[in-house]
Order: sequence, then structure tokens, then C-alpha cells
Amino acid sequence: MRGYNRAIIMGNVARDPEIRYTATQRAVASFSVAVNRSWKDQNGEMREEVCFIPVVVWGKGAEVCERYLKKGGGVLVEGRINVRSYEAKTGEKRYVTEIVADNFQFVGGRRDDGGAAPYGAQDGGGSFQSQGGGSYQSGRGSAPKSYRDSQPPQNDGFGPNDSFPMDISELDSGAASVAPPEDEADIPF
Amino acid sequence: MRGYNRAIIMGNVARDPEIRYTATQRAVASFSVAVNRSWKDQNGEMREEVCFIPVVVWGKGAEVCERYLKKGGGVLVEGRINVRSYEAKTGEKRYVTEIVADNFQFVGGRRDDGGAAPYGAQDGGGSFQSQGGGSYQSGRGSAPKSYRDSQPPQNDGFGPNDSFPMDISELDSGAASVAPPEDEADIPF
Amino acid sequence: MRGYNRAIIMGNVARDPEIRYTATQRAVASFSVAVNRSWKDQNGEMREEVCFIPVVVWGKGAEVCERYLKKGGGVLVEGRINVRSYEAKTGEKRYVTEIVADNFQFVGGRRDDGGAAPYGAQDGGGSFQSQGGGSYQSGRGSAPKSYRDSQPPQNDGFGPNDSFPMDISELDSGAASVAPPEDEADIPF
Amino acid sequence: MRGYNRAIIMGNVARDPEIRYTATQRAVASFSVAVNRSWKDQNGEMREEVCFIPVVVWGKGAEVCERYLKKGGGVLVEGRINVRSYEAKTGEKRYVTEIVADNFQFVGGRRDDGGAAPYGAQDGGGSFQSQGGGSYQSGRGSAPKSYRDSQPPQNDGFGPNDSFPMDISELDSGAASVAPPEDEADIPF
DNA sequence: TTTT
DNA sequence: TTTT
Repeated sequence: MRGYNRAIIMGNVARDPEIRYTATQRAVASFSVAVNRSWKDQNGEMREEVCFIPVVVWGKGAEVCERYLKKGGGVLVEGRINVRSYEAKTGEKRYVTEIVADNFQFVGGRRDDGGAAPYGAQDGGGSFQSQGGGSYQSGRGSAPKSYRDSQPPQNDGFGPNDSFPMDISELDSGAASVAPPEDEADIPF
Repeated sequence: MRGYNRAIIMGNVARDPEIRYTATQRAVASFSVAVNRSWKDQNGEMREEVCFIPVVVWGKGAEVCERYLKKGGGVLVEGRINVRSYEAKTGEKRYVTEIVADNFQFVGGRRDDGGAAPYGAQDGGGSFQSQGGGSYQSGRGSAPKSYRDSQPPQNDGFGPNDSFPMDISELDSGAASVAPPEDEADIPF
Repeated sequence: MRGYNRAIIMGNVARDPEIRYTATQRAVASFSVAVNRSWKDQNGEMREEVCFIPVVVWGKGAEVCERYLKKGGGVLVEGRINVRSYEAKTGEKRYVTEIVADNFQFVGGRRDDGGAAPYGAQDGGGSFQSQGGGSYQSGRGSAPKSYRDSQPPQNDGFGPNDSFPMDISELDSGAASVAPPEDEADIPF
Repeated sequence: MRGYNRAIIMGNVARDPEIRYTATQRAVASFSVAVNRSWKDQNGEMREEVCFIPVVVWGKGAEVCERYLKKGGGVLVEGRINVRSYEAKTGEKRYVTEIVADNFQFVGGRRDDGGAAPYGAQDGGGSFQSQGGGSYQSGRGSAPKSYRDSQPPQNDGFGPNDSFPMDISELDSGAASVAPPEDEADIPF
């Protein structure tokens, strides 16, 4: 059966994203998100727990992460759950589970926000996004707040994926793109 | 505040998708999905209800819909909730709510499946997908089973949207695309 | 086919929730959420749009809404999409679509937060929840921040629903409940 | 920040669920779901991959799982991602990630369905659900097809959770519950 | 009928 | 305007 696989989490970035590059220069950022959860136990006592969920972002999004996601910042992440395995030096098979994100968005502000960071925008949230046609300008002054994978993506659940149909260089090239016409709104369904 | 907006529904296509084109030749398919829900009422009686949820698909996906989604078929749809308004002839403002899909997937089979349809795949499900680089071949023999919007999309919740950064013609042009390297798997996070 | 139906939205409360009661005294709160979305159009211009999504909350949650959700506040809502119809005075059939929430959570803070409100918690977010056993204390000093329907609920997608298996009065009665044992963690799967 | 944590996956049960009981007799079922994903790589070749995602179900749902979820069957699971750690005999800290489900539903049919199983229902899908008031009758002839946690629970993302406010025995007792009134529909919002 |  |  064709599967479906989607995860949506919101929490605080637990440590600054780390970026790495594959041999072919594809970027991968990794970080984890601390998701707090609280509940009342059988004695009516309030209890809390944090869950640290590892996240990876491929391609252009990786760079956005590295630049703008900072430890402590609030973030909403959307992606697919991926379980990969590797062989430990001991020969055992070990498993690693992480969310392969195709979409993320800054949320809220930091308690101790120094000021200029993308977090703590005047309205307690913001967003950034890089779209296919190469809309992301790394050198812009205004901080991006949200991001959505521009590649045919992750097929989180629906489709294939890790083989993005579009190269980063392509994204950066600012290739022309055509937006939907203004008249879409008046189509009488 | 930067919003988030995502809907995931699964049910049966209530009527064959209808396709239309905007002045600029952008395709839009519309159909509705019958989502069944059942519960036990206070008397322990089983009760059922259907909810018909309107869905629209823009661009290339619209054509995939028209060709493969058929009345009665099972489908999983992912997208954002959109509320648009229009003025009735009486002058009143009317509202229309629909899911603007960026992803859909065939699910299960039809009771009375004649055979060749994309539904009723041998394993009770299947999928198709059109990815950025133009992977969808309209004339192929094998029926696609799932679809994910190849445009930077929908920003369902995260990002912008209806102005897709990539034109349909582009999608159809089969422009080269570079997939992630084989070695991605061995990156030691 | 058994359907699935789930919507997750985040945005700002567009107007203070209104509460009503059915003949049998079941509470229903209704409000709408302004979900902002921005994107770059074909000219690279940033564009924005808001979508106002109607939400209803049944039962105890309705009261939580009324007390704590205020116009302008950030909120994350989870529920199922419901389309109901009614006959207009003109005889036409009209449709209303809304999210029947089973879960909601305060997010971020208000720009002009006066202070004591549940919004604007020191860490830019918070949550409240009323659980089956009657954990919600209306008179408490500390503002709740999140809520999850304690009734077998909504079966958003999965199950039945509007016939909640538990009465509001029951919820308030603080009926005993048994939490999972402390030792759950050490279960060797 | 109050977190949010939700995962929705659909795939095939990879092995028959195993059930265990805590010292206090709370049931826990565990199994994993094989989620298939396919995509076209840079050479236009179709590729496929499976991801095995571990799932646990607490309480009454565990018994439903054990009785009705069978290896190979299609299933849709909804829950929160949980990462727990334990100390290996070597002293190292190891991590286990699983979905703590609060909702699941049978989907589609098995390729080699022998006949009577809950899978392969005549319409290619079905559902079961156990609601608070004790609607689940273990001895019933008709196979349940879907399940939703009846406890206030999971607060997947929103709330606390693992301390369910309602005991299984309670669920089985068929304690009275009050469903929403028939007249809900006519409330003029 | 709308929010930041 | 509706599906199984």
C-alpha cells in the first residue's frame, strides 16, 4: 500500500542548527526541537515533560535554518518521519529517527531576545519562505521567517522523495517562474 | 502572526472532477470528497454521517485529477483550507470553503472496479506523483496513483501560495533536475 | 470507506468567542481564526492574504474558550472540518463550513497585552487543558493555556463524534480517574 | 513554549501487535507500520523505500489492536512522536522513537485476505471506535474497524498526557454518558 | 461579521 | 450538486 507519513511539531530549537554538505554539495542542516508537554497526573498534580525531536532539512532550507534558527527560538516543523539504520562499531544495527522537514516556520519570540533576531518580531511571530523560482535572497536585509521546501518535495507520505527534482543551484539561479493569474479569484466554480 | 493551515482528509470522490482553465491557461480541477464518519450515540446505536468537502487542485495536478480520480474512488487529500467570498446577485456576501490541495493520493479500491482503473491496484492502494523536474508523463501506460504539487506551493500555512513560482509549461518541459546524491544516506549526523 | 478528517490551523482569534447553549444545556462556543499567509508573486513582490476560518467548540471546551480566548490572541486549533447545510428563507440550500475543534492551544503573545491575560505568558506561549477526570478548575488563579477535548470525541476522521460519551456535568464532577503507572517508562519493549 | 506534536501515518502493519501489561495492569500494544514511499530519481527511474515506524497504543486501544490489527493489514495511525532513552548494558544512552497512538483506523484490504478478517471489508475500508461511555464490546461479532482513544489524552502536542484520566475498567463499565442533543444541528450560529 |  |  502506498503510504502516508506526516509529522507536525512545534517547540523550541534545542541547539543551533549544524550544517554539513554531501560530496555533491547538497546542504543538510540538523538540529532538534524541544517539545514541551504537560498534564495533570492522577493526583491532580501538574507534570511536565520535554521530548527532543531530531530534525533534518535538506538543500536550500538547510541554509535558511543555519542562518535564522537559533537555540531557544520557537519553531513549527512539518515533514515526514524517517527511520534510518546504521551499523555500530560493535556490529549491531542501530536506528535513528528524525523528521525530514519540508516546511518550517518561526513562532513566537525568545524570552531573552537580544533584539535584531528574526525571533521576537513585533507581532510575536513571522515567517519566511523560499519558493521554487529562486525567491530566496540570502543577502537580504529582512529576516525570513518561514520556509517551505521548493523542491517537488518529500512526498511526505505521498511521494517519493529524497531525490529532489530540482538542484540547489537551480534554486539560486532565480529562474523565472510564472505565478497564477490575478483572475483566479473570479473563476465561478 | 504568521499562520499555519493544513487539512488532511480521506474519503471517496463524490463526483468526477471537473476541470476549468483560467484566462492564462492555468488548470483548476474541482471535486468533492465524501468523508464518512460513524459513532455510537447515547443509546449505543451506531450512527453515520457523511460530510462532503469541496477540493480544488491547481496546475498540473488538476490534469492528473481529471484523468485519474473517478467518482467513488478512495482518495487522501492534503492541502490548506480556503474561505473565499463572492457577492450573490442579491447583493449578499456568500462564503465558499474548500481545500486547496497540494497533495493527493489514491487509496483502496472500488467495489465495482472494472479492472484497468488506477483504483483497485492489486495491493489495495497506490500512488502517483508529479515532481518539479517534469516527471509526469501524461501519455504513460501505467496509471499514476499519487500526486504532490511540484510548485514551491501552497505554503499551506507556512507560506504564500496561489502564486506558484513555476509555470505549468515549465513542468511539462521536462527540465533537467538533480536528485540528491546516493551518498546522502551515509552522512554521519 | 471509513473517512479521515483533520484540520490544524494556527492564527489569531478574530473576535471574542461567543457561547450558546443547546436545549439540553450543552455549550457551544464559536469564533473565527484569522490565518495569515504571505507569498512572493511573479514579480517578486511580497503579498499577503488572510483567511478567516470559523471554529466551534462543544462542551466544556466552549467555556474554556469563552473565558480565555480573546480577540487578537494567537491560537492553534485542531479538529475536523464540518460542512453543514441549512435552508435559507429563500428556500435555497446554503452551506456552512467550520472546524469542530477538539483541541486548542494558546500561542505567542499579544502585541498590546495588558498583563494578566493568558496570552503573553513570559515564554511566548502556554497551554491549558481540561481532561476527563475534571482537571479544569474554573476558579483557578493561573490561566489555562491549552485544551483537549476530554470526550471520546470528534473522532475527527476516525470516529463518530458529536455524541460525546461524557456529559459536561460529569467533567466537572471530578470523577476519579486512573493515570498510567509510574513504571510505564521502564517497560522493556 | 507549549509544544505541539502530531504524527499521521498510513501503511501496513509490519508484524502482529504484541501486548504487554504494566504492573498496574495497564495494557500496551506495540507493532510497527511499514510506510512505503516511492519517487523518481534523477535518471527518471522509479525508486521505492519503506520506513518501519514503531507504534505503541496504551490502554483499551491496545486490546483492540491485538485483536484486530494483523500483519499486512492497512492502517492509519495518529498520535504523538515520543523519544525515550534507556541505558544500554554498555552504559551508553540509547534512544527509541515511537508514535504513541491515540487514534487508528483500518484502511483498505489485504492482498491475500482469507475472508473473515476485519480487513478487506466489502468497501475496502472500515473503522472501529471505542468511546468513553464504554461502547467497545469485546465479544461482539462484528469486527471494529477504527479506534480513538477515549481518554482525555495524548494532548498530543497540546496537553499532557500519559496520565489518562480514565481507567480501562471504567471504560468497560459502560458508565452512563450524555450525548449531544439531537437539536444541535438547528442551532443558528 | 473579522486578527497580527 | 454528492461517495462507499
